[in-house]
Amino acid sequence: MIFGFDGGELKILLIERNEEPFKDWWALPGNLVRANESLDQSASRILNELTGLGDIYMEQYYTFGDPDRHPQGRVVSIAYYALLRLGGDKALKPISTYAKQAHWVNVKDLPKLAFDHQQIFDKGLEKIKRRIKHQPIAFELLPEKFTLTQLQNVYELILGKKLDKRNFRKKMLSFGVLRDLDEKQKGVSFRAATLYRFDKRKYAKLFGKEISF
Amino acid sequence: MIFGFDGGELKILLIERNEEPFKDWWALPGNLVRANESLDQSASRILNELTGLGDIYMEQYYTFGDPDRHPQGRVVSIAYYALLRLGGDKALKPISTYAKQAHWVNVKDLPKLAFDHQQIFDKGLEKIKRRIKHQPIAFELLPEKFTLTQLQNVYELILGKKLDKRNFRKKMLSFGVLRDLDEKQKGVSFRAATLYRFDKRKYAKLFGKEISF
DNA sequence: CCAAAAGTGTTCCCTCTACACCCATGC
DNA sequence: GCATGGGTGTAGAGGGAACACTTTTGG
Repeated sequence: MIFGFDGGELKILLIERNEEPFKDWWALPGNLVRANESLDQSASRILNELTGLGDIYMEQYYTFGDPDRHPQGRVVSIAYYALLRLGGDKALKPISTYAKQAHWVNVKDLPKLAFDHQQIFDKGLEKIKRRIKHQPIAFELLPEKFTLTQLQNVYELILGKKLDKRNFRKKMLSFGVLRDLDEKQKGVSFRAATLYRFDKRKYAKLFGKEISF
Repeated sequence: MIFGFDGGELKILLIERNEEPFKDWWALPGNLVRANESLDQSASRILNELTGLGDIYMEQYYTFGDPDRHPQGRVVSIAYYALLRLGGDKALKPISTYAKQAHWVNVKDLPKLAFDHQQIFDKGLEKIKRRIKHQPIAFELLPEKFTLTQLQNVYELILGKKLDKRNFRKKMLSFGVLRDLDEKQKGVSFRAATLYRFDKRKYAKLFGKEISF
């Protein structure tokens, strides 16, 4: 389950199936594990094949294996989610034989999904919601330099609710993991916002303590 | 990974292997998924075969599948944890051919474990720690009627730290999910404690809200 | 009467929440 | 000059943490 954020909307990568069962349906991308790779490696490889990207934040979140989830017999799916920034227009190649095309779809406009993929999506989103409160995964969705409003936007989209601007800023800055870049946004037709960068060093020190973003 | 609480110590069920590889080593119990059962069903069945018990709280927590975790080729293990109360002396039958015997072992005295089972244990315990703070899983380890001290004990053993008695009681009672049974502990050589029961109805109402035990 | 655990309140501090207005910029 | 989002402070309430003594019971 691959999430992308383009600065405005939260999207997920879906493929259109080219094979029975569920031919022409939309589905979450996935593939088989190869003989000599770990599960994490496999997930990274599959992501790379789809997007061309490497070094992306991923996390295994649940394994689905009901005997009747695939009409042709048991398929065990080990689900991962990945978070990445959509820089402008990443071309997505429709790869493998079983997919016609791949598309970024707004998570608010999900079509009907093949198999039990709706359930897999729901469970993943729930896990991400939980995690974003305690770990700095939001930064994985943002470019290196970002504004506080963009950061808040990510939180609001994932949590599915509005947050108070002043409280959000106060809290975020209080963790001391954001570095003010003394630099402003450009090309906007209103007051330019300050750009920040996530400081991994400082976060590492903080780590271990339970924090609540 | 099967946790049991006997009123005093937190224990885990280990088997002594009777087969290579890792013959005579201790290991977490496990078995193969059958053709027509779901993963959850499979976990329940395996638990039942080991302990004779049914209707036990279980939860899938992670899937391990490194190609070299088993010397004879890739084995994918879908790990679950189970929580149950040890009533006195449940006889544990050494079952299946690959185990000589099964024993309840204090989690503080874990022996060296076969394969990557130490890692599987660590990850599971970590998940339980996280979960016990937000969901009432501690009750699964206790008998129906229990004292607040016993409940606190479970929390302390799982979290691995001492808690303040007054604060703990205040908080627990404030959730309103414990019913005072107007009944006292018996057979103790000191002041008898009040017995409580977990009230699932009230918990169900509370559910959905994030709570922090 | 001694040992062992049960039971009980208050204070302080910190964090969360709610809330509204002026500022800078581009067009 | 207007529209758009950027940026800022404070007061009140609630929750978490620290802390010690009296009570009950069995032996």
